[in-house]
Amino acid sequence: MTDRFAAKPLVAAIAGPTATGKTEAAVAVCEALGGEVISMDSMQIYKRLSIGTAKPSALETRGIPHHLLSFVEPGAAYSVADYQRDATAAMHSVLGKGKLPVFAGGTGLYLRAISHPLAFGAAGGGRSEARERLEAEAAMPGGPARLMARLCEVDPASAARLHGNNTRRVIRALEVYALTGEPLSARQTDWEAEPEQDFIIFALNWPREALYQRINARVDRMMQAGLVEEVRALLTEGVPRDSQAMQAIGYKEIVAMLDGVCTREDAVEAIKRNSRRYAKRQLTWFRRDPSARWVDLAAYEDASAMHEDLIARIRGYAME
RNA sequence: GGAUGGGUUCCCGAGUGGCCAAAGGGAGCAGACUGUAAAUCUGCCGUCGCAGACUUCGGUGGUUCGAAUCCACCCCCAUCCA
Repeated sequence: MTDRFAAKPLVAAIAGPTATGKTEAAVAVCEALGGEVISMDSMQIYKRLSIGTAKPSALETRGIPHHLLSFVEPGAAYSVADYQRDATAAMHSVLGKGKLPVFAGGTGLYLRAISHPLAFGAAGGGRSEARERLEAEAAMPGGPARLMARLCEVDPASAARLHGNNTRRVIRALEVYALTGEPLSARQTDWEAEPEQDFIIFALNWPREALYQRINARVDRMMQAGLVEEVRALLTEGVPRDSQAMQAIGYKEIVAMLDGVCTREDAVEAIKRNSRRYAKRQLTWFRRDPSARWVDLAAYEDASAMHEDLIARIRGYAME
């Protein structure tokens, strides 16, 4: 029994790479412990992006309330800071009902934004005029190098951390400076901040080969379920090709196919490959979090055995 | 049986006497990540390693100071002729 935790409300998070079974596990945990799911997924936030994002269906949610799913228009922008605000509100609402918030999803930065209270400053998200200007500049020959040179003067700390080729980040750093008159690095000091809740974080994982097989199989299922039609409908309703939602894996590749840039077969292969790479990046992200409790799914008889174990571990943790 | 074009590192594919462990791409592995994060970016990628060394380019033998690259024979593949 530690006093340090006694005063803090318990919050669970089920993370891990794509296609591991997080959604199912979260529902099972909620059913057993009286919880509600808060999605931690940067693409399931969008309305009408269902098949390609593997958004849980009404059947799969089994009556458990799910927050932060399908509430943003596909053409709209959404940022980590938005997520932090919305997720924090959802978490407090669930806690207010005396229930257990169960975060579920694979977006590492989103988890970080709530499990460590990153303080996003006043430099607004979305498209600023400053950003437009910087992007135009980056598109010119030698532009990226010039932007980097300017960042060196204005914010040497950020310049040192950023690779010159990572133009998007260089632009963001310059944008923050332009908007606030303060270097981005000055506010990036809260990476290790302590949350007001007590988080128990699980990272689900399969052996690499099994993971890749699951990913490949899931992509095939998405195609059968009508992913192409879903994407076509989004384009028809006027969702811009360069919107955030259309950058999602499974969408950008189908758009290319519909534009005649590649064949259907090529598109499917690209979706599988990009999903595999994405899963690797997710693994890298969660490996860096020392508080993550890894769950090797190959070690269990079946999914429900794993669910029982998660439930038991959360119960045990709450008892400490 | 004859003619021609080919067999290159996990895959595709460049290379045609030294600057080649061998372009480029793919796949894979590892990492970064603070308001686009399913995004963006970086490194590795024959073996051992610090330098450097060692083994590779269908097989065997040759020419040469030196060959993946030239010659001979053999094996396999593709297309065409019979």
